[in-house]
Amino acid sequence: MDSDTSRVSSRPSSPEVDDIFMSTLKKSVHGFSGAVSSTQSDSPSEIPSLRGLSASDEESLSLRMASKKDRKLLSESELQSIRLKINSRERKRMHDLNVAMDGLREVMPYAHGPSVRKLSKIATLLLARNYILMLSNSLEEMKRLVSEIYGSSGHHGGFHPSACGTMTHAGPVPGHPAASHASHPAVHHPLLPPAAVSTASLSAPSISAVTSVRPHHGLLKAPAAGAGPLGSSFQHWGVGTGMPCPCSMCQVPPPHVSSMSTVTMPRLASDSK
DNA sequence: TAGGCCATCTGGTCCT
DNA sequence: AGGACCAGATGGCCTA
Repeated sequence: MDSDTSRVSSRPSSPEVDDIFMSTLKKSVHGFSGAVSSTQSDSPSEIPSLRGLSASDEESLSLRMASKKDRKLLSESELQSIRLKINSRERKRMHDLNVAMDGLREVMPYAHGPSVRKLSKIATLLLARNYILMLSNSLEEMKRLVSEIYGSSGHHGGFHPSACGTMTHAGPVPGHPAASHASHPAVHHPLLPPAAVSTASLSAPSISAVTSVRPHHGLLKAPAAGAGPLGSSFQHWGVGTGMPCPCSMCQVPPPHVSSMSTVTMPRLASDSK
């Protein structure tokens, strides 16, 4: 048997090696504890005690823990290989999940860079949700404006598309988050649920989820302190004019769209304190 | 040192 | 039967 130190080390560069220890040890432990509950009982204090087991003891324990099917096989090495196989699949699954999560982070309107800590998984999901809601809201508002402009005998109704740049309201191309980092993010507040923005109070709990997501981890190292990762202004700016956009989207906060309450992210909200 | 986040293992359940 | 998915447990790393 090897020492415990090799087993204790976490996130090994080559997990497969550790699997051999883990599978062997935990298998015995699980077998010993039986299927009493779903919780594992392989506390650190228990594992060493099993190290003294003889080969025959271990085998008998393995037999007890083996599934109905495994009992037919009875082979320690076979059980181990199966366990390794399952572990490997699970690792791959989680790895794929993380890859997808990274892909999601890349398209999020969030400052990417070496000095910015990577969004946590939960923050990424919450941010993505808000972003989607915001884009949906913007799209709806845009549709409304279009119908308002072109549906009322050509009257602009006080709007100046030239200043706004009609297409500038289309928002950033989802695949190009960098665009949203520019002076014209084209998003009112990509990090906030539209409703939260509509209140314009920033008192919505959601604000904490986006502007203060793990602030203690240095997410907000950008100069735009207090304004969220995107910068100090989420208002539209007239292309080429340098003037604030006069459009209704910038003047009148978008209505509807259920807000994300604190309930959906209690920890993040409380984290913002 | 505590708390947050994460990777990994593992057993159970569901689906094909 | 095998694989995917899920949730609980565990332990390491990092930051305030």
